Amino acid sequence: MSDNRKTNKAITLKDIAKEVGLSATAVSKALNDKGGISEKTVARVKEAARKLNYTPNIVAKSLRLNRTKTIGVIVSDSSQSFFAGVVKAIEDTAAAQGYNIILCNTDQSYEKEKKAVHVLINKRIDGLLLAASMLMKKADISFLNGFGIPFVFLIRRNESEDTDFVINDNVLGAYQIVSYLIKSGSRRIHFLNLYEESPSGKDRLLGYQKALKDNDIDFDPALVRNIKPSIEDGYIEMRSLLDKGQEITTVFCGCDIIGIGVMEAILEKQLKIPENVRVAAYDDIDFAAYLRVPLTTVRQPKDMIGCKGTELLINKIKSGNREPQHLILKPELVIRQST
Amino acid sequence: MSDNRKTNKAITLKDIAKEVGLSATAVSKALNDKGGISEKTVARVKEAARKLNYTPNIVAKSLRLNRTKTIGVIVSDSSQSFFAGVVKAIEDTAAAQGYNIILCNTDQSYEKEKKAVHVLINKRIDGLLLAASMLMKKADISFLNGFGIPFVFLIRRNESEDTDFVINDNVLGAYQIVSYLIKSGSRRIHFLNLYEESPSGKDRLLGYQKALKDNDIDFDPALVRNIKPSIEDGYIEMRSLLDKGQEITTVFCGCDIIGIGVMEAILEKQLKIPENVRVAAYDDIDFAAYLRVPLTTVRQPKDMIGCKGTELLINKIKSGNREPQHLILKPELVIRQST
DNA sequence: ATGAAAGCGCTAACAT
DNA sequence: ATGTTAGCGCTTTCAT
Repeated sequence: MSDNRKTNKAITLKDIAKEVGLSATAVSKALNDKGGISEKTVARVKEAARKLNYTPNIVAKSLRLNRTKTIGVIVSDSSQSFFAGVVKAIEDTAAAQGYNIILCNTDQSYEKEKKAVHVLINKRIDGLLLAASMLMKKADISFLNGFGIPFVFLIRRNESEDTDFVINDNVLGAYQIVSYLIKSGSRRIHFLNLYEESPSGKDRLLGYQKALKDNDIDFDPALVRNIKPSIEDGYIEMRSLLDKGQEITTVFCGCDIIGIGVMEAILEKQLKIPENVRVAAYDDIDFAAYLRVPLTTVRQPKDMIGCKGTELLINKIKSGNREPQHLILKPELVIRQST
Repeated sequence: MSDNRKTNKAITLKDIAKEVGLSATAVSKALNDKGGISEKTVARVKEAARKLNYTPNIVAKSLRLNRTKTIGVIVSDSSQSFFAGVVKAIEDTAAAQGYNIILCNTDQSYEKEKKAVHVLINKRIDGLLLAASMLMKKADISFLNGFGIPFVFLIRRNESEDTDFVINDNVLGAYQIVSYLIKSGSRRIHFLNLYEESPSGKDRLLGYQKALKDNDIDFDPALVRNIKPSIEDGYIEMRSLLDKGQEITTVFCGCDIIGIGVMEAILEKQLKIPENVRVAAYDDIDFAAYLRVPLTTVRQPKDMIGCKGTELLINKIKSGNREPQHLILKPELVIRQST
């Protein structure tokens, strides 16, 4: 074992150069197949590198080349089933192209998200993926543009049209599931939507309204509520609706998580799903099929969102192309027992 | 807007130095509060940095200081509910201490995991967290030790005692839940355990056996199966057991995911849980309370595992201390309707 | 085909 | 209190 191994100091180009009696430059060229080095020498160099257990210092390389082969991923909460799936798809796609990801959680905090952007910029990421970002206003886009690296929004589209994003077609998804509910007998459909500012929520409302209209049902704003996407808020809202003694036959939830809370509240009242109340939702999280009552929902293609978003970003990194692109993926209606 | 902004070239210490008429060294000292610079100058420098929108180049800093403030996180599948929770806790804890995480998935592939280690080492991570790693043999530990950075195993303990790990007490957890099952009336308890090589599975088997023994029940190896931790494998195994017409009254599953498949198989046969078959499991994933039948299980403190593991690692990074530490956290029995 | 020199941006050691 | 020099490990130019 060489001295370097013993002292745990990493092997450098210089060490290899000394070993084979060449310059560091030549070794670099040989190792990276840059040409201008005889085949025999290249072989010798590579053999020496292997023998010495050389690990290139990517930090030095990054400094020199001004790129890190690292992309930043900002997400509100990577532990949530849906986001976790998107992140996995991102990591898989990035790894396949030789990129690593630095993951940052924001817990839905605008301030935390801006701080995360700064940290990632300081680490000189080559590009940035923002999943369900809070940076949605024009000023936020300027903020992001100021750093001169490409960025792509995922899941949640942005106000300004001149940014890249990959989302599912929320209007279509809501339209599909509400149309299905109507065709299968529901006419009075409560809608526990995402909170009001959510672009996805807005789009889902459009789809809901369009489906009503196409079926000659008047839109009743009293049936729509905006709540936070949590089990607890779904539960509380549904309980309060039931306690009011209103006639409730069908509930469309802004997301599966809300749907879980809604179902809990319904079952707690000894009501049956779907016999007394039909429940539908949005997202198709991993466990949707194994819940108290298997949940009818709209599947967002989370793998596709992560994969396509990453490919789009890496493309922009490599090409320098700044033309904004919008990918709007098709959702899929998944009918299960809750309706 | 300065030329630098226009051309999108990042501001450097030199730029600030020029702006305030000092050397780059002085600026560095001022910005990092290293002392030896007058208060007035420090203020001037910081003001200039703010004005120029300076973002320190962490890559250069890393190269110079030989540390990246980045830790590598290797996990088999970050999209799985349980791991996603651990990763979230890791990220939170790391961020609070000024560290970022690079996340790598291995999909349970030994080769992929080794490759991930190499990639992370090349990126000069300061330390490594391995969740449910496949690198468990002595040779694997030598491999990891060869890189000279601290590493901590999470969830799954390692064969060699001279490595750091943070796990839950699998013997105790299994003992608790099996004891509970016995005390509440079960005597013949099927055990669909994790696959045979799993150290966690081995420990859970020990706990299972100890509980039987303490209650004067003979251990029957025929009741134990080792299967893969997937919904499908749980379903298939349970169906095959039921099809054999054996008398099955209680099933303890190696993890909640298996439990989901098991419950599906039982319900499909028109059997009732827990009236006909009682089902218990291990992990307490996020949705355990909202499954077809709310699941009795053992809660692994996933937040604690992520948090404590990260703290331990960062401690070792900072202190250089190489004494191996073992954290064995207490699990918690969670009784729900499935038993 | 190979090497010397320069420099990416930063900071530590050593002047002054 | 501030500046000069050197160097982290790498690659790119420009020589030879």
